[in-house]
Amino acid sequence: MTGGRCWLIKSEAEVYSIDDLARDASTAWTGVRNYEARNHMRDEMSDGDLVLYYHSNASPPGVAGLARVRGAPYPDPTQFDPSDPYFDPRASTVDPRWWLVDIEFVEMFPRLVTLQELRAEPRLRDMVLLNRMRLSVQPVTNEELAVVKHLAGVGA
DNA sequence: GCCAACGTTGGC
DNA sequence: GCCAACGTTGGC
Repeated sequence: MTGGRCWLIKSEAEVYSIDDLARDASTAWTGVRNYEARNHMRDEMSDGDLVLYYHSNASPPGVAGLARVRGAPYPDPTQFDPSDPYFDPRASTVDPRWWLVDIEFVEMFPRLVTLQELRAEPRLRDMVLLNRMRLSVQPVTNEELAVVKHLAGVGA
């Protein structure tokens, strides 16, 4: 059975798109350096939680498909690697600062659900995506997930 | 490429 | 602990 909560994660399509995730089957969601996003991953995500996969900085931006949290949160290894762009000298293995989860590919939507469509849908008016900028890991309600899937033409 | 929004840093 | 400067996100 799947976990209880739903999420949305943003990825720049040119950096790591849902096609990349489909190819890799799953990936460690490294490089998140925002405390609120980290807290969601570290404290609230559970194995099996469904995740909307959003392409930011794309033309047009929108939700491209569905993914899933796999396993439990663990420290982001890139924070400990001095040669990595996400290296954080303030972090230590005994006191990790940044946490992540593994994200597993579920499905590509038959069509992109654009930001414009999301904005136009009254049932999505409270979606975090539409009310908060710059949060790359954010909660989504079960109803919002269902509405987005419906817009994508995916059966519930 | 522009630039508004806004999270983070660091001086005080 | 305030807040100005700075850097980044992300739509357009």
